[in-house]
Amino acid sequence: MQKQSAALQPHRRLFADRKRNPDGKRGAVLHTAVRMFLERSYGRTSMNDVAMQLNITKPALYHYFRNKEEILVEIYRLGTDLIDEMLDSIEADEKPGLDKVADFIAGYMQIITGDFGRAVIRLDDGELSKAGRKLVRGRKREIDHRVRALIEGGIKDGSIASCDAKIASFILAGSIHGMASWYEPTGPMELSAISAQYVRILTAALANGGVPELMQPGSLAFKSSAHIQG
Amino acid sequence: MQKQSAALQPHRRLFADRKRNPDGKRGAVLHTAVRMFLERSYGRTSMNDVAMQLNITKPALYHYFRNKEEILVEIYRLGTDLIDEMLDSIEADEKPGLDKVADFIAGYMQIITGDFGRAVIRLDDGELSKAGRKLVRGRKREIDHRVRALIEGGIKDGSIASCDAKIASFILAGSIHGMASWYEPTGPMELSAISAQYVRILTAALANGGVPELMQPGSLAFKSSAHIQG
DNA sequence: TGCATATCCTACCGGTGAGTAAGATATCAA
DNA sequence: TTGATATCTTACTCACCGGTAGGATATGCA
Repeated sequence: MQKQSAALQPHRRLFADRKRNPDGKRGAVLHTAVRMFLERSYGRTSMNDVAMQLNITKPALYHYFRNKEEILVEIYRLGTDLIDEMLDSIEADEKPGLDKVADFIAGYMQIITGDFGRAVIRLDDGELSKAGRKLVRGRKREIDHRVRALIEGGIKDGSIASCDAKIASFILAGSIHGMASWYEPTGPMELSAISAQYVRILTAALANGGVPELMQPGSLAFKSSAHIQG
Repeated sequence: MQKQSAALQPHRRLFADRKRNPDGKRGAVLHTAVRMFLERSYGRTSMNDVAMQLNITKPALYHYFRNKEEILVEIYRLGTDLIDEMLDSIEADEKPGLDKVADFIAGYMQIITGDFGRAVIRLDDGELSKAGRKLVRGRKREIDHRVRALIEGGIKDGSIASCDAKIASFILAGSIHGMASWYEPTGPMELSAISAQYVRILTAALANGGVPELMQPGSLAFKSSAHIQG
């Protein structure tokens, strides 16, 4: 019944004996948990599920983590660290804003196709306690601000067309986040190919020059469906 | 403690007496439930919560719905109906593909800022049974295909630059879906203003003419962080 | 070799949530 | 007025989940 992901086997084997290896085993729990959280969601994955996947019992988990939330927070921490590092490296570069944005798109997609990066996007931080939520949302907000700053830099140096940087960053992040839901490493399309398309289309959206006139949304009068949209 | 949304009051009042009104009351349950599901998630909203919000008891809910899932499926159905209607109307139009896409962006944003439209995007269909999931995902997939066809039409008629329509539709949908998470009707920005920005930036992304050369993602060698991305 | 401690288990608690049993009462059409 | 039925309640079942009590056993350093 239980799907046995091949990638999870090595972590399972780590718990085969009682060799002392606190850090390694803690990491194995994290890797296993993030996979299961992504597949079944945090809420629908019980501590028992995680333990069984690792061939141990639930109380053994509590030897490595104080509670379930600590696992989730740690996952968020690792994921946001990856994004932070990438942004550090991009910000340190000396190039036009639009090129930095292009680098960001490619780098962000790379991170988000990994387990911990994807977790930052996909897992529901509403499951966290008030404290945990505050921490995680703070880190997310910081990332968002840095992306926005990237775009603002591009507008200043003229490589990006004048626009609302907040909106532009939402469009940028939103379209990439979407990919975290449908992308599968085993799928037919190479990540690099997808990435190239994203970079091309999204930089076209922001690039200065060739910006069309403000388009009219058209005169479509959508049926109100008032009985629903109350 | 419990936040008492003003918009939920009328539904509460519907249950003040025992006047016979099966359809109206059923609708009131749906409106209340979708609001609560959006705020706290489906999984963290109990049938008791919904009942209390309506000033009735849990078993009374089972007079209107067979189980919790039926409520969620019904919400999805209403939401996808709205999107389907909009697509019907756009497809019936006679205009270039790019203009249809512009109409779609504006119309989709309008729908998605409403409760049932937002529910289609935000609620986790992983909470559904296999049957329910199949139904809901089928409708979502159909919508996705129609959006893709819109873009393909634009490529054929020359208004949209040649690109992978699948990728383009993901970018389109993804960026708009993102808005469903952060947009608030009471926020500082008018929906029409946000919508205009989205239309402008996203049509620029797709429009034929002024398409820049294929951009290089840059030579950024992202630190592997292999200990995490295992 | 001994001892601190890392590792892991069985058995349990308190709480919660979906859903039901069984029946009381109100409404409204005939 | 009356009876079918819509409406709604109290009291309950059953399963699961996060977390703990308390102890057993293995490991590896001194």
